[in-house]
Amino acid sequence: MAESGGRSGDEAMCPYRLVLEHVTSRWGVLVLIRLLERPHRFSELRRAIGEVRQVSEKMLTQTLQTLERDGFVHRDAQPVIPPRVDYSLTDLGREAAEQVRSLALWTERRMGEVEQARKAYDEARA
Amino acid sequence: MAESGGRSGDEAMCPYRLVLEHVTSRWGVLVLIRLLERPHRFSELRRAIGEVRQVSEKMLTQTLQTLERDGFVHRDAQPVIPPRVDYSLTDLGREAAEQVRSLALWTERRMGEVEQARKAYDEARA
DNA sequence: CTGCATCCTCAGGGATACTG
DNA sequence: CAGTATCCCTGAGGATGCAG
Repeated sequence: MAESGGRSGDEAMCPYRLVLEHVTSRWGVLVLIRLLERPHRFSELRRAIGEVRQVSEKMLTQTLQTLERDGFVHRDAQPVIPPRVDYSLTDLGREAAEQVRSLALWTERRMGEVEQARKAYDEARA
Repeated sequence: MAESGGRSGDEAMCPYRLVLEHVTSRWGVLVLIRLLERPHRFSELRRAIGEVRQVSEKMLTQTLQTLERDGFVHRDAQPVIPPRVDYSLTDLGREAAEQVRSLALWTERRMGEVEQARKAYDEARA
């Protein structure tokens, strides 16, 4: 969201818009798409996302917590040493993730048209 | 997008993710949904969005410019005084907007489950 | 390994004033 | 009315260090 998982300054708007911002946030999108594929451990998820765009440990934690709190992500912490935590999608999360992924795929498919539009736009002012 | 229409610091990632962030950005979402309904003039759009969450003139301009450059929004500036500018969706923009709206509506429908999940989450640590 | 806490930077974005 | 230009501040988010 304009924000990722932050919970600040969120009081002055309709509640569902907040959830939407969590889901469509920079890191939220990537997390949901990755988890749609299969469950991931924390650092596994971090590496997987890193292929696209590096995410800090802090932001990943924050994003996962927000998505967990909203009921999209299930967190399974095993009490072993060293710690092992697996993240997966809930049914609700899967529904959200599928829509997000479909939007992402659509965008990818349409990149040609977007780049063409940009070229036209940029040339029209030179 | 964590960002709205800004074009800064955008170089270090795959291009389609940028477009996705434009579309799912705080103001991008609201603009697209409003324009899906019908074309709007600038300040008309600003008022319409203001019902949900106040947007500054600057951010609305920036968002519209980004969406226009990406080929989602069509800008029709009439050379009259006082100026009159109408914004509408292109075919590409309509496709994007429909997906965004459907995600927004889904979120709205699921708010009950989200709030329930939050309650459970919050209670589990008190 | 998985987190939480702290500090710090920088850019997203609001407020204001000015132009055509 | 529809922008453009400036200034300024908050907070998203990275870096680092520590704990379980």
